[in-house]
Amino acid sequence: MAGLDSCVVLEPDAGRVAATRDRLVTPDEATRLAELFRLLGDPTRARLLYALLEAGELCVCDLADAVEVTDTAVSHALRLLRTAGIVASRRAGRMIYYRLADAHVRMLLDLSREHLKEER
Amino acid sequence: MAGLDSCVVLEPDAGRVAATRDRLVTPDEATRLAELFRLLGDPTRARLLYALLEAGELCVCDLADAVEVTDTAVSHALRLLRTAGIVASRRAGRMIYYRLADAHVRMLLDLSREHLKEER
DNA sequence: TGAACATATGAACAGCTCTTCAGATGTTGT
DNA sequence: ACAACATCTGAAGAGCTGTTCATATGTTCA
Repeated sequence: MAGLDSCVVLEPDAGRVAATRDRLVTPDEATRLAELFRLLGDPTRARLLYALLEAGELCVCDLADAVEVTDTAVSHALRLLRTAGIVASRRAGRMIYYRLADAHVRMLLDLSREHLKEER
Repeated sequence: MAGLDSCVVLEPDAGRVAATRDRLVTPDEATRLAELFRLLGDPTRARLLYALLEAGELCVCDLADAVEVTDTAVSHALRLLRTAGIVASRRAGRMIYYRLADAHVRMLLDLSREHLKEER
């Protein structure tokens, strides 16, 4: 597993350097990633997201029903997720419909389920 | 007793039922998934995990250096991650080497980086 | 065995987070 | 314009979390 350690004395190789820079996770990036995970790491928000993963699109009141918390709590939770670009919303009359923002979020939610299955 | 009402009229379709059960995320499962994400959702722990993703295997003191926190803080953080099955450890003399527990964790960390890149 | 080292553990405190409550904003139908 | 509805917002308190300090455990080498 010590793959990168071997390049010590060689002249610069643009391709390799770019690949390395691409692979390296800066402290700043890791912190932003933590922020992403932190938002998924709350039972209410996670249940909201998995409800959206299944249903595709739901309004606040349907989400509140599905997750069994108050409208207000759902609204607060969705604001955090929306601000972070994890969900997107669309107004239709007085309802506002929420959906997962992009394919990466869907993949993330799917993949993590796999992890849980393997663990047990 | 209201839970079974929907399967009253139709004959069972084993394939469809299995597929649906497989896709559905129970409240309990969502909560356990939240727990997983919560553990990734701390700057220190995230940086530890990405350090391990890059290096493969590191001892506590190297991790403390890499992430710039005290040995004690690292130890506390690693205990949480180890208990949750996110990292695994191996003793070698007085050092203890930590690594990511499985391929799913690695994929999860990789995939989330992709999400961050797209967002910007 | 004893000293030095690497890591683990427990208690405690500061800071953050989630929920709730009260009230505000925006929308529809009459 | 008004009432009913759906959602949002701000403030505040209870509870949780991460770090630190002090101490314990386990390992190596002399």
